Amino acid sequence: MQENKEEIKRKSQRETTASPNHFIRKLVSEDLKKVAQGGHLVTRFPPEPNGYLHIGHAKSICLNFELAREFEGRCHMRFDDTNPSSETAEYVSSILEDVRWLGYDWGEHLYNASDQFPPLYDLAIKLIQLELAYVCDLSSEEIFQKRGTLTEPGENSPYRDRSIEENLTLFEQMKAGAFAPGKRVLRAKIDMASSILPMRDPILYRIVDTPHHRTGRDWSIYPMYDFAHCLTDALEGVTHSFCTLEFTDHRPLYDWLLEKLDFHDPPKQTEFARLNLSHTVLSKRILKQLVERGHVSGWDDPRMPTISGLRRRGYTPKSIRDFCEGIGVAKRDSTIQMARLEFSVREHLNSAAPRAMAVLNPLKVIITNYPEASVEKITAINNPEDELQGTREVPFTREIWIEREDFLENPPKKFFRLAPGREVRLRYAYLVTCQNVLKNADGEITEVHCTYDPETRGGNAPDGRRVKGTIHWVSTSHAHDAEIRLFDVLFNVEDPMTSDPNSDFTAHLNPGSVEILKQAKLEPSLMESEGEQTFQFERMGYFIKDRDSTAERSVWNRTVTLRDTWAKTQTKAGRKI
RNA sequence: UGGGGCGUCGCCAAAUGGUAAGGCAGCGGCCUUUGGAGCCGCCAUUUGUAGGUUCGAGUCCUACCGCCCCAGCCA
Repeated sequence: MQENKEEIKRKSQRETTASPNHFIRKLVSEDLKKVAQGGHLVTRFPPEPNGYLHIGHAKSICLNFELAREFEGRCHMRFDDTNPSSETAEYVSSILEDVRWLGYDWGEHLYNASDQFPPLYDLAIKLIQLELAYVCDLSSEEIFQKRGTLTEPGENSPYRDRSIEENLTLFEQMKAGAFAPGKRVLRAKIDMASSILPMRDPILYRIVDTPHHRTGRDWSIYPMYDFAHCLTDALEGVTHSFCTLEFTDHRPLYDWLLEKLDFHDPPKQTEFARLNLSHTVLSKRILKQLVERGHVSGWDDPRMPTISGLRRRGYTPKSIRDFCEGIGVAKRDSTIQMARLEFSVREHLNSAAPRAMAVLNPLKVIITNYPEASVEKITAINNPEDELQGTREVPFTREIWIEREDFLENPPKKFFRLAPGREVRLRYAYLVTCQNVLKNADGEITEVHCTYDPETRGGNAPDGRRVKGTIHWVSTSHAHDAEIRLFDVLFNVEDPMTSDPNSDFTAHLNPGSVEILKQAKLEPSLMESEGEQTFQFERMGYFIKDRDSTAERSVWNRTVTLRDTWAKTQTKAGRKI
């Protein structure tokens, strides 16, 4: 009974931590209360299809979809595809796949800003008729010059007071493709002296002659973000429009357009701080450069902070969702440490990942008193954290591979793995004692000879003697060769973009971000692995089979290491084994 | 030096004006057939600074300091 209470207390505490009542959740909750009846929440995730999604987008995806689920509303998936010159159908499909993989379903609510081009055009005409928009013939340089500066007001365009009729005709001609790109734009007539730059007669439509991935050549004019975003939000019936801090200055324009175009119950924009992660970069532009310049193998390189990269790395959707929920939502600029992301994936994988034994850097061990032809089936637990995952049989023989770092001829204090004369436990199998070491001409250890205690099958000594060290192993005659890729941070500084303003960010690229081991030995059960299953290789970390695997040879990516207090101790002692 | 946003522990992040939650990291210890996991304990006399109001201030007022964003026909 007492135990139960404590357990309940612990659980509720955990839940409280996992669901912080951040300011957006509170705001939604309050807003929904205000609307007398039927107040419901409609959010949206509105990416531009001009790159792959990264962990920063995941924060927004989780925010919008989780809030919708929590308040029994809905979340729209919408492509902000108003700029055909940088958008492609390939990006569209990668984005849909990533959002789906993260575990979210937009149901029927898949939209495109481009679907709204006709009504958007009509709304622009309405604005012209309201004398709140005009066609401007100034060149982009002239517009720039007349915009003023941060401290000085701008000046009115000489085309600002054209008649409604002239504006209508010109705008129609723009749409008809009568002018070259850059020749004319449609502008809102607001205030060239506004201290809010986006309010200085912002451009609403521009001429673009690149074909659009969805509408082809149907249009020669395209709406700008500021015009399209608020209106598509309103047209879709979105109630809450969450975006990052840099759009704060655009909110007056967002509200202005909605008000002038007479939308009732307009959507409300609220800004929150975007995610920054240490030791990497979360900018589509920079990520694209890493891909194009060949610093990584692609958008889904396991070192990339992209959703597809994390997926290939072995991260689970749940671990990413938990991460996003756990870091909170606020307005202050912040950078989450990579260790926090790693914590999330370890936490999930610890309970979910099946265990297996794999030797990354093999060293041969011969158990001299073990019968040569014998093959024993050793029972191993698949996941000590989850009984339901059951057990499996692992073949044990006279010759096995152990981890090279698990044997030391001259062990330091507190090293309780194998060493001359020392006894260790072979995980789930037997206690063995090192009797002898063989070396090659260079003095490298090539073979370790041990004897085993036949009375210790399973790993326990009948006489009750205690053995501190347990190491993992793989039978040499049953082992499968594999290539293993170990990853480290892509950049060796916390913030690659500002650590050294004088150098290119590529100067901070970590030359050791990937290490390839080609001699790894895997226990046979791993060969049956199919699909995206991340395993824990006991004592070594979490690993997932990469798509580069072939029928003959598998390739595995290390997702993350296990917490390693021994390594930490060694580092502190300034020693390396 | 125009406007906007923001300053609470190394990193995140809570706190109707009522006496600074929690997580990550770190550090000690227990336990352990993964040096994993788990468990226990420690880790902000103080909220950018300086004043003020108040019985009482992270919360209110004033001034100052610092960081971020805005001058794309990008989003």
